[in-house]
Amino acid sequence: MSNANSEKKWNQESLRDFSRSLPMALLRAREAVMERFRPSLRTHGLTDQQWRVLRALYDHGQKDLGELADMCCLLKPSITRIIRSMEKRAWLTKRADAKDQRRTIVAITAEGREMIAKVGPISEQVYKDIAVEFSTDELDDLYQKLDTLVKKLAKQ
Amino acid sequence: MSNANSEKKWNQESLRDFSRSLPMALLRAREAVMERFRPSLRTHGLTDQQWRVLRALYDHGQKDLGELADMCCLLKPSITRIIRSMEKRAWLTKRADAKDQRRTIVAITAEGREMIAKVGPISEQVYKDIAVEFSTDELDDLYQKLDTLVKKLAKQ
DNA sequence: CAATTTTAGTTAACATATTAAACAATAAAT
DNA sequence: ATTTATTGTTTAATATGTTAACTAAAATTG
Repeated sequence: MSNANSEKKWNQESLRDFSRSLPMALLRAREAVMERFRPSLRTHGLTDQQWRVLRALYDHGQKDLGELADMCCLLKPSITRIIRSMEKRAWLTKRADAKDQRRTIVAITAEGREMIAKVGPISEQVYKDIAVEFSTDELDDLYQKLDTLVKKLAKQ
Repeated sequence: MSNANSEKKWNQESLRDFSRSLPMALLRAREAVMERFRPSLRTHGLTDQQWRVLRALYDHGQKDLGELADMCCLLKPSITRIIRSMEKRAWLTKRADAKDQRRTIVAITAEGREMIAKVGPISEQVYKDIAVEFSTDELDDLYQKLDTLVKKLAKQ
């Protein structure tokens, strides 16, 4: 029984059960997944966000801050601070774009790639563990549905 | 063309493309969805987290802090502050559990229910908008898959 | 070409996330 | 019954999330 509230109103225009909240369902799923990945990140001194930035740069080599923020689901003020701390640890370098002085271009370093080389294999092992219970096919199907949702929401 | 990095290593134990990261796919989807819900929350002076707490209490009437934190995917230190700020705004009340003095029990107030009454219908309209592009059936299927994922990950 | 608008990034201020440590109340163990 | 361990919550410190205001460079406009 998800209704211990005697004054709850059930008129049609009210509100669905919290358990049927789409943002909540996505958050719960993400937290359940991240629970598997976080230990190795923390062991290596990485926050979730730093790992996202490192991976995006690993795939793309270099990017400007705006694109990087979009790819990593980070806001500009956040990425400013994150990049600053990652530069201090020599995982990446910063420079102004020669063609557009407003832009800051960030590139991964050898040290940054070393972190990927250390954590990446552990991360892939976690995917293998997950695939024991939740098959690769089911996973692919989930990716596809999430992707469709994002595309349809972005349209309007 | 997701590899502009000439030094990227492609050995099997390395790392999948960032675009195939499950945490990232879930985060992107959540952000795309929240983009639709946030405007009305902000208009009413609510943060995402405060809205989660309010909805959980609306469904369950009252809960102790620990359960509430679990239900809302919030950590204890976060919920401590969130509850404090929400109590100041009279959306809920706090009291010690008579049977176990360690526990804090939180209950929604009439003012809290008023917020639900104001924002709830807007929120339901957003679901209707989403259902135009992403059908209710597709949504149900997604809920089911996310639920299965969480259950299977929680098992071990 | 000068004034205006737009864009990319930063800073500031406050809210939340995260980890570790402290604290108090309860339960469990001699 | 006192000690010990456990549990629920809070505090502290640092990182990130969020909004608004600000700076500088680029694009636009008249």
